[in-house]
Amino acid sequence: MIKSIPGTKDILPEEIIYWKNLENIVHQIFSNFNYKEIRTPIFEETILFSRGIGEETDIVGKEMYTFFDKGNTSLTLKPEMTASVVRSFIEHSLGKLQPLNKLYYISPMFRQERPQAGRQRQFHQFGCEAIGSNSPILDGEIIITAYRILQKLNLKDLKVKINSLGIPSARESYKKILREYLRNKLHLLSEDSRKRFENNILRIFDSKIESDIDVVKDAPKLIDYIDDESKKDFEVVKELLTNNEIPFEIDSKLVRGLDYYCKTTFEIISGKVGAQSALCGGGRYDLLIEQLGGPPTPGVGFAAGIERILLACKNENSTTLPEESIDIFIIRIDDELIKEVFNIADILRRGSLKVEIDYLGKSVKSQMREANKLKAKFVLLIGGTEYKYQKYILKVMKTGEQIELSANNFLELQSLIYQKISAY
RNA sequence: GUGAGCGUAGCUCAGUUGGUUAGAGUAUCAGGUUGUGGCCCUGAGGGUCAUGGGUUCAAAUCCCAUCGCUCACCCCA
Repeated sequence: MIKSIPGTKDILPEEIIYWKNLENIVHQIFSNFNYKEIRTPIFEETILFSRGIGEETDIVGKEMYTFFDKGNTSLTLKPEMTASVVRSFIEHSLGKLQPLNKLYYISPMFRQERPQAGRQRQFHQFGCEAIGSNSPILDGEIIITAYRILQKLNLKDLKVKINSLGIPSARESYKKILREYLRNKLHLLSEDSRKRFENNILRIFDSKIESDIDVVKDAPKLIDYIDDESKKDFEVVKELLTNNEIPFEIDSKLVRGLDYYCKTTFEIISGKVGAQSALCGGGRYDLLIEQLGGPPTPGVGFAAGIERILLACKNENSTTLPEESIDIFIIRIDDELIKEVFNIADILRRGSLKVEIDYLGKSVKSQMREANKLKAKFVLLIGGTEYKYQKYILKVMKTGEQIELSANNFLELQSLIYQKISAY
């Protein structure tokens, strides 16, 4: 049996309703905040991501789906969206059309990792990028949009964590301070963290190893060493969240993995999705656009994992969607009438009713059972003898009541049916 | 890349110290008196017991290998 690639999943009809529900909410909330949807290709030149996300990151270092096309260009399936949006922003000079572009997206992403709960190789994110303003109001706004979406999905077990990384120069001087602090404690750290000491010292804070956590517990905090502007902006973000009733906590250990972040970073986690608890993460990236060859332009954005969110919804039992049903099931008593049945169905369907018929030549009993299973609101019965005299029976499934209709043609039948069913 | 656990019907799972033709629930299909649903009843189809090898008179059951899946680590959404 040919199976789907590990880490990829089919989204079957019974789950699609939950996806659509989420997508509708995403479109709605972003529309409320006047964000415009953007769609970019599923693959890009590899250099976009290696330059944008950072050569040293795990995403670029070991997780990208990279291949060569026939022109021998290195291409990569997008592992995240920010670099693509920024590329598009630069390519189409969006910054010249208007100073601020508020963009959002829903899209598949690809990372080659070992799958586990809440982690796939093809997964889906929605998110936004607000490009063109350094106002911390936007930092707050995107956190609020994310939170409102999760709220609308009825998720309860949520935690918003925020931090500020400061501007790069402030962060660099903090790194020195941290390095000094840890230097004589190196022997207490795990092997991985000793590696991080060399490569990316901030990530020691991410460690889940108890001895590591112990070592950094009393280390100097980044938040105490950031520049004044970042501090001021951070205060604005906090105030905005408080004013708009978003509960949050400051997590000085929150260091996002991608190179381009500065100032505000945030994450929303759920206690209901297993080990991969981050539903959503993002922050500010004021240097990225210039770094990718665009005009110096500040930006801020986030990405949210749809599979993780749906998993949280499922585990919290937060979503109750209306049962699917159909309007009319047309039953034929004589199998010969299939063409007439199809014809009537078509007329009703053109009138926007959801109509189903039998294609398998089932008995009347079986057709009734099928109608019941599909939760048909009405059944239209077409019999051999009555049909000759243009008589039809409309059955109201809920009550069992049967109404006899008499019509000279299908159009007349249609209007009769509309009359009758609108009464219910 | 590392570690652990699990593979029996479409799905969820029983299957005794190894012992006849591998079961249940659910789902599917059909029937339950002329042409009418739900509840109920009856019946049917559906299995290379993941695959390959080994031990044994005898293997779903014990052993080995392979494959697949799941969870966790790393990292991230």
